[in-house]
Amino acid sequence: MQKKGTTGRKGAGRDRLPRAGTAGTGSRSQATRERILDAAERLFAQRGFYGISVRDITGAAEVDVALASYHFGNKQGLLEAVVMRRAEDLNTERSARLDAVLAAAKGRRPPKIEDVIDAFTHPLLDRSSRGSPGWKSYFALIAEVNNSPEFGGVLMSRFFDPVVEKFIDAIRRALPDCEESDLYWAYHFLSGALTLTFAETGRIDKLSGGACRSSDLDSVHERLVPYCAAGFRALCATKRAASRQAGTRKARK
Amino acid sequence: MQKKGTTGRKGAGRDRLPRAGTAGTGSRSQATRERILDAAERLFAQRGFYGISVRDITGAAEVDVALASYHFGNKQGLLEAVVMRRAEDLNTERSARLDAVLAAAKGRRPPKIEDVIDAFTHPLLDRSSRGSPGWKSYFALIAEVNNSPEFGGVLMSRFFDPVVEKFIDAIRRALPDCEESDLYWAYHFLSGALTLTFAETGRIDKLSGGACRSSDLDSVHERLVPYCAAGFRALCATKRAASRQAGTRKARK
DNA sequence: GTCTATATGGAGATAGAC
DNA sequence: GTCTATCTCCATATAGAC
Repeated sequence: MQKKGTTGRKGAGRDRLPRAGTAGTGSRSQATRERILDAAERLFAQRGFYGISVRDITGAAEVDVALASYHFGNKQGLLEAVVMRRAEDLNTERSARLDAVLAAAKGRRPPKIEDVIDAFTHPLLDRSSRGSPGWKSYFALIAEVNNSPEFGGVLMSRFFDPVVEKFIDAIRRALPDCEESDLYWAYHFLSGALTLTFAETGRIDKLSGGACRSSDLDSVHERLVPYCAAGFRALCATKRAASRQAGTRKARK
Repeated sequence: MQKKGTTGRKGAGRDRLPRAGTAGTGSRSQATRERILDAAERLFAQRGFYGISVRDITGAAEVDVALASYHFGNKQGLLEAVVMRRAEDLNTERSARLDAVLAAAKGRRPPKIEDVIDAFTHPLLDRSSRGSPGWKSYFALIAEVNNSPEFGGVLMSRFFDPVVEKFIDAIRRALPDCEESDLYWAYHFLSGALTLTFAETGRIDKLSGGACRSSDLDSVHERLVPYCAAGFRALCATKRAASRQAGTRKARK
């Protein structure tokens, strides 16, 4: 896809001799890893896991093909490393924000749903709008992974579900009477809306004739939060009423 | 991926001599096309466009490799044919249901948002739950296409946007004061939730510890409609109030 | 840690016989 | 319309030199 550059990286690395120790300890090695991860993130996001070869990635990263196997084992290991890298950062901030929301509402009253949702989604907004450009690729990739029958059920769960559980638990406190299945389905709808939105596929731009721009994430986030908050409330309110009726009916039988 | 069967199809076709005329006229030819489309739908849904070879597809369809090129030109032409085939059926029913909802509310009053959303989503529910099994593959594939930066903006628009415009127009009548950008964003959130849900990736099953089953589409549809209806109302109500304030402020300047 | 070289297999597409 | 045979190129992965 791209010829190796003649930027003298080979020479530039010569000041650093290989030392004894485990793989991936040296700073040169770390830099190589990051270059491969950056390229993989961008290219996987564009055409998916199977649409990109390891050679495409190492070519774009301007490192040798064999280094992908050396650092990540195989192609799937590379994908997982790409997903994991930023998931950790994301989970850390999501978790901290959820704690803050719960702490602010401490004991006295349930947290506001909008605040809980914001704690979960704002870290994405910050990073996509104002973080390094790799984040945009990352979110496009996550949307594909989330919607993939092959990877959706496994990779997403592995890297995101612990904090998702924490999020759902916070919603549970905000809507104490909500049924479990309603909570989870409402989360699922949020997940679909969120990943598609941050993927910025450009479809909405075309459909709306320019009234909406995928890239204007601040104004879409302003809408996503109340949309989903209202959805959560509607589901739980409806269900609560319905289940009370059902309970009454059942008791009578 | 699979060996060619020895089912005697070659002999069975011999009663039908090739006639003069355009390609794909004969019933044998039609059957071959359908077999290829069925296999492509199923396999593309499983591993995406690049994860499956034309040979995988024709092997599963038990037809010769070269027939894919003959009938569909190339691999991308095959993908487009897969998407188009069921899109037409879907669009027809969506359109008819939207007409019915609008007719029922004729002139006197705006249609109910829930009814409009149901007109748009119920055809998916019917087909996935009670249609031929190919529909489940189809919806999984659509979810991947919708979330793909490469195909999302083009294929989805091409095959679905005309009826989506009609849907949005019906919502516009239900919420006459809603701003255009709110309408389109709200649709986009619905689209993300809808495609992920009907993709049945299994993630929610694992996350919810069995409380939700991806495959139980009737009960998820019961929730999707009120969730999205509430989201539409919340967006438009909020925005209407905000824009009135803004208008006042602006007028004062 | 990095690179060269290569093993082994599969990819998409088409020309031309039937 | 269908099938055989083949062209040309690229895939992942690894062994072993440096």
